[in-house]
Amino acid sequence: MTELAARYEAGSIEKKWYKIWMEKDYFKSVPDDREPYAMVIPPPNVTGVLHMGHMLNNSIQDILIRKARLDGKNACWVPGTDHASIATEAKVVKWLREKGMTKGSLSREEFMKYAWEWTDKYGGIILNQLQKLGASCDWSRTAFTMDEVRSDQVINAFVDLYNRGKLYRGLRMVNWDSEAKTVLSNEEVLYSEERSKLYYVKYKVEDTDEYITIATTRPETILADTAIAVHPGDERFTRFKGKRVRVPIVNRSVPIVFDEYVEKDFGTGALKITPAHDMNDYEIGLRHDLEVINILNEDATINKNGAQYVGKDRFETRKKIVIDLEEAGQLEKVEEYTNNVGRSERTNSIVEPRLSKQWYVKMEKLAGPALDAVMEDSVRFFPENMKNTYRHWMENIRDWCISRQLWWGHRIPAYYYRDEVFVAATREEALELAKKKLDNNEIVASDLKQDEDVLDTWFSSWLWPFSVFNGMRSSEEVNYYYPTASLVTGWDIIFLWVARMIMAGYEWKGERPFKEVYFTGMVRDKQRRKMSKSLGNSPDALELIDQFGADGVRFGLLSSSPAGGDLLFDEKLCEQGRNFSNKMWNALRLVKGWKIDDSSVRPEDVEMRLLAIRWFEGQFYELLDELDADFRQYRLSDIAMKLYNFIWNEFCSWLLEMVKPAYGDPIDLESYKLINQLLENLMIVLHPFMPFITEEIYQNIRGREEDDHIIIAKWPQRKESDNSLSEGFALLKILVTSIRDVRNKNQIKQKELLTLQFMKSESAAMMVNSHGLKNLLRKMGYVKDIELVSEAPTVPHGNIVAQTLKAFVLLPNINLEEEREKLLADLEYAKGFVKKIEGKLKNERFVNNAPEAVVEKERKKLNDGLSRVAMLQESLERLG
RNA sequence: GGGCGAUUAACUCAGUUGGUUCAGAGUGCCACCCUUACAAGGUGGAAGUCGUAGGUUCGAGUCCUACAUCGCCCA
Repeated sequence: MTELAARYEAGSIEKKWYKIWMEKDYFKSVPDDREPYAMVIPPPNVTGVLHMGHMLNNSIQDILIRKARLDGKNACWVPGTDHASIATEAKVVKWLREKGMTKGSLSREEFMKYAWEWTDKYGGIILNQLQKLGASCDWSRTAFTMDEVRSDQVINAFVDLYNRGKLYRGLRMVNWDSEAKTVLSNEEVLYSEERSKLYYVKYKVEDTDEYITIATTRPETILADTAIAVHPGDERFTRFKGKRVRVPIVNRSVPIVFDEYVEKDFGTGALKITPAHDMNDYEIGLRHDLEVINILNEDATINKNGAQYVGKDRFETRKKIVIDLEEAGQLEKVEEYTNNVGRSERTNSIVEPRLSKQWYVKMEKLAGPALDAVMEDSVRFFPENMKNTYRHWMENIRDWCISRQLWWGHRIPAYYYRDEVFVAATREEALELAKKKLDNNEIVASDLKQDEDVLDTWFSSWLWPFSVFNGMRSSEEVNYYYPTASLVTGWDIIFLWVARMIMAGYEWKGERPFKEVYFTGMVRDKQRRKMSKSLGNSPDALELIDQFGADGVRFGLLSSSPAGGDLLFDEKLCEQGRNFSNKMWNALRLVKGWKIDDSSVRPEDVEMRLLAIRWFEGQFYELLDELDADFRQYRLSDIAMKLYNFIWNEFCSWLLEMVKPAYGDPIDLESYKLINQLLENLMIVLHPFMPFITEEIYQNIRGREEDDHIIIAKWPQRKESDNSLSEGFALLKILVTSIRDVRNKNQIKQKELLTLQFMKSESAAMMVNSHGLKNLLRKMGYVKDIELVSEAPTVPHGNIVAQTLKAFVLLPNINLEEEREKLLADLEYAKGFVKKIEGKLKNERFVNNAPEAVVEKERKKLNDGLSRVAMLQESLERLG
């Protein structure tokens, strides 16, 4: 027995192998003449720490890249992080505050210095954590969206788009975070039901004694009203056509407009219109050519247009204005109301619609080829139904607002000189453009004012599949690695990221960025809640790895994570993975413990072993075929479970038990070698899922050359195999299980030797004539004699009906009740089966229309079923 | 309001081209067992009217329609 611990200890072994793999540069990829398999990591936020979602996502990527490596491809997985403008800036601001500084007290340059300091110090923790998970990224390629190479390409992309007329600056209603003082994308606004109040306010109709009452949840915006709108078909208001009303408080005269948008049944049927502070009102304003009055500053205090409320906060103003309206007698009533309020994902402050000049990407032209690519499967989606979602979004695409009012990020390369804008990678180039355009050589660099805003972080990540290869500037690597093979990401960023990468791919490379996209589900807790920091329902990723090993966690995550389907995480899954490791470890211990000695083994044992091994090989090759198909379809959890079952049941419980020599006895060399080879192959196919333990076992199976590691082994190839054995072994397994059941039911020890009798039949002959099968049955069933008989025994016995084989297990005594129950249950099942098939065969249309092969099969099934019924009945009758 | 998806064992999910003893797996549960690789284990077992109602078909868990319930995305 070699010195192997009885329990598998993941921790130290995982550390050991990761270090060796790194030292050997196995993760590193350089272009060569092999087929490339490239993958780019969905860059986690530089502020990120490893959570369950990352673990799932990156385990999957690691599986794919390790499989590609085993397939002999040039596997290249590029890691990196993105700079996450808003999130990082928020962290930096907080950090500065702890140091007693405010963003406002710093210049932009000073702030950026601190931001980089923060990033260098705290950023990128997550990449180290990924190593613990076993991620086999080419770390020498680690990229950051704000490093020099990437930044250069981002700026280039902006300039390029501008020059091609695909960028514009537009006045748009945007989601404004008044705390972070930045624009938010729709995706960064979280909506939820909140309790608020609905205020009914009376507007006096000019030249009449009448009032029109409107309902609003935001009375402070009355200051910015420039119209009242009603539905054109609403008879209550037709008499006001052409009239104007007076806005309360500010006493402004504004028109009454008629617009289909107004819902007659909502509130009072009349709507106040505030184009500067509401998305829909803005649209109505455009249609009716209304004045736009903005009353808010960047920080959501009231600006100079806000009469006596100037300088006050928006919510303070709301309170004050309600009092003032009441005093003026213009507040009719106040109702409790629940509405959908949008808050900033980052600051939680209520999002303010705000008119602002922003940079936009014109999306319509970009979307065309990107939509086609997915619809025609140039870029294949897994699961396929994501295509529908994608199409829906692409067909209704809106222009992309890419400016953000932040400092941390790529500063927009647009330079202003009076009313003109010049877009160029550098100030100097912009200056040249300005001089030329304005025909004025007097302009100097400092006359140009660079745009204060930075670009949306996604504007860097959409270039990722080629920017990591410096693909916009150089073609050397991109020609080899691009398009990448697969992309693994969550479906929640299909629009934010995936769609845009496809667009960028066609825009700049004229080619898809990846061939296949695998969308993972979300990791949720057992109550189906999304795992999140705020809920505190997410286990600590690193602690899990400590507890169950990275292999165990990876297996746990993968074993129950169908494509696109959510994963309901349960620690039990990881425990199962850990136990699986231990099981394999002990299989290794068993095999390693065998002594080899060809001189003292019995030939019939060798024959028996070789037969079992031949059978197992056949099963293994069939498994390989299934795995191939599953990999092509990204059915990774199926693969994980198939390997689990195959190794645990077929290999450990059946094969090893079949070939295992008696305690202290040696094994023959040939069987030993073949079994080791099988174990080795099993480790190779499992390696992508559980990289560490498979390497450890691989190394322990036999001595290895210096550079022989499983990570770079060859995926096993299918060979010719003997399928004729599967029938006999299937029957063997049923017989063994049935014998064990008979023992269980009659309290007979598993190892007490019994006599088995077969009623003469074809299948009985098959079992008995093969020495190998017969000996295996003896060994596995602890059977001393196997006899062929033509009549049931008269001594106590248990009845077995296996397929069409009838057998008797001779017993010292028998529990007749149990026996009868079991036979009755079996009989009932068999009868039901027969009835169903008889029904089919009696149906002439079936017999006439179904393919002959199908009918033939049914006939065979019927015959088998009938003989089973007969055998069971006979046994029952004998019981009396 | 528009769209997508789901409903199979106590739980979580497979079920690929409609046809094999097809009704499966894992977990959990029950019984027995510290048997010489493994109690992080072994052996055996019980457990489902495939959401409901129709339809197509020789044949439906699988295809179609409607309904119910739930979930998600977009507006």
